[in-house]
Amino acid sequence: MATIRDVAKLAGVSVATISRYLNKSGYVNVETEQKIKKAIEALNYEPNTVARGLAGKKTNTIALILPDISNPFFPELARAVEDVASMYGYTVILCNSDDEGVKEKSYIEVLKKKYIDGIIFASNTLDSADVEQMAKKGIPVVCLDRVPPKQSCSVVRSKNREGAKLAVEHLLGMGCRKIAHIYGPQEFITAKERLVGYEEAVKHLDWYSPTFMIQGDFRIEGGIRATELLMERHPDVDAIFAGNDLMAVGALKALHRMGVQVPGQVAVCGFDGIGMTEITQPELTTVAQPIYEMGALVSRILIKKIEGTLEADQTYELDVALVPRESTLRRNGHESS
Amino acid sequence: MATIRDVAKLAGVSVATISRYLNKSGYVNVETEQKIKKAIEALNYEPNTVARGLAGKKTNTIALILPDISNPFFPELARAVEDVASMYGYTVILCNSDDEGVKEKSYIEVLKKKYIDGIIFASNTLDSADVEQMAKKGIPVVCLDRVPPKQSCSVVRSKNREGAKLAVEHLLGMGCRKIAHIYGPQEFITAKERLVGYEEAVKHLDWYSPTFMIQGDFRIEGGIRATELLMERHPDVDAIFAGNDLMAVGALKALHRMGVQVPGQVAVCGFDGIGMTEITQPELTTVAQPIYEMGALVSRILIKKIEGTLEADQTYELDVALVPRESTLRRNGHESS
DNA sequence: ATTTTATGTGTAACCGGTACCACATACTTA
DNA sequence: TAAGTATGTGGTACCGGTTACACATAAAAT
Repeated sequence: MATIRDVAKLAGVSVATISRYLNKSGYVNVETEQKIKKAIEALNYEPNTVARGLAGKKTNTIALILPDISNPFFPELARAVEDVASMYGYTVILCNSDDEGVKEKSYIEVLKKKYIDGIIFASNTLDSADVEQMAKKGIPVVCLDRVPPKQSCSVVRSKNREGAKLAVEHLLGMGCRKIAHIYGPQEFITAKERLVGYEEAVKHLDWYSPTFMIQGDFRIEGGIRATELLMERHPDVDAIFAGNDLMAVGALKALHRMGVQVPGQVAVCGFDGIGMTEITQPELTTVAQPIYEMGALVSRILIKKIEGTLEADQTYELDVALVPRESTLRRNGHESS
Repeated sequence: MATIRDVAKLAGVSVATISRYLNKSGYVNVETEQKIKKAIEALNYEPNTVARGLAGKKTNTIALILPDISNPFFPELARAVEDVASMYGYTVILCNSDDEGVKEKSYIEVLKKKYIDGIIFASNTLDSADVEQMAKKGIPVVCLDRVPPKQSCSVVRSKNREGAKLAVEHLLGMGCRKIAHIYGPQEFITAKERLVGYEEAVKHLDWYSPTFMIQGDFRIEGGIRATELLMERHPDVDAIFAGNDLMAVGALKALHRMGVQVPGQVAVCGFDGIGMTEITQPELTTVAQPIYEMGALVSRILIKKIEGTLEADQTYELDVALVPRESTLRRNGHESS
């Protein structure tokens, strides 16, 4: 591998000039430029990223910290992040935090020492204080799905409350009368907001009772258990709105095992819009988040922040969309468009 | 951030001694050691990874190049890779190649300039010549699912041919008489081997005809189309063995649309063992690859290779296991254990 | 005619580590 | 007793870039 000094020697100029040429900083004569171009060509020279990183404290690398890439929500997000990162010449480091603060912190330490340019948090553990600290140390951070931590970083999220209402309205529109909700762990903002949205949408209805809300764990297994409990408690429910798609899948499984017809007896609606919803039987109605767009946006924001072209930190709330499918299709249903 | 020189000054020794202490290379007096420890503590010193990378050409970073992280096969693999990497103090860079040679090559260029320590290829585009070249340039490479490229790198794969036979035998054991196969793109070794396995297992049977083999694209859509074609061509098939789970899911969907009972009229078996197979209705029988283990192994091998503790390049063929589920359950079936 | 300003280039310090080599002691060993 | 070896430490050149600063010249402004 040729170095900048080799190029300088061959081109008959100093390394400073080469550097100036490479970074288009400062003046370089057109003729000199030609000589340099030729030398670079001849030596097949490629600037060394690590040396650049050391000298400039910029590595063109960002980190994506998420709970678990094998959770079906994240691959698409990661793909989006990587797509726009690579488009802008950045490389992505993948970190699985399992939502454990310790792991998250240890990753952050490692990443700082690597002169990472910025971090995307799609993990729920980090508290505002941590984010604050990062911000203070000059590491650009962008978060996904969390309340703005005192506006020290940008946040991308989607309209969970509205989404939950959309779901309930859709179910009502399809003729459902008693709609239960399986909510996710309340330490997750998303779960909380969806629960609030559900409550707001149903609390004024005559059948409403808090017993229609039941806790899940955002996973299939939790959806199954919650559904079993729910059906025992309220054999009369005719719709289940799950706080995420995995739990909705669980509901589907549980209902199937119980011999309950979906959507005939009970309609099921999920939230997230992961690919799985298209392969269940029946296909799952869901409130889809624009997952890819969220990833792309969060990545773009981070890069802007890194490159100093971001005006101000902001919270972006993306629209969700109800995707009606078989699991909520009721023969007597009339979609209220 | 304190530097090694700050520590040296505070401890009253030279940077060389600090470096020796940090890397446990060369002698350091016990008392000196204590002084250094104290100084490091006091300054909260952490060696800078980038500087180390530049000086030592070792960055403790590996790259994982795969076709697409949003393809459900890869998240679990990526998780495994990252798990063992982080266990050994390595960081993982994620690259989506879309199986396009150009992208792959461009990633490799970027990665080389970053002094990446090694690469895991789970992508199918790279030819032996490329791998050879990498090997020559001293970049450790380990591949997934490909024929050993002239043994210039280690390869981890699973027993595709055996797996296909397992599938066919299982289907026969369940009483199926006419088993079709939807095979994947033949540029993928895995697809080819599974096809061969299928052929070997059925060619001696009286009903056998090449028309029972039909091409898919390793995706759901292709599975659907292939199944439609197949059922038109052979309305008498009673089992479909798909070259991967996604196509099996497609088959399930297509059959469901046609009103064909699964497993009643047609049994369906997939290959891979991705999570999706557990949420279809009926749940999908599949030949499961040990995906996590493959990722963990490939990662461990790469790290060994990087650290020079790998004796020799080798091909590891992992066992696959038939996971019988509803989609192949036939009332008159008698599992041949 | 003189001062600015724009253009063009080189020297060398610096980023923060690693590691080779020299040098100094204190023990062994021949 | 001289040579050899294990222990301990420091100086400093490197890794391969960036960039502040000094300096030179030509064109423009006063």
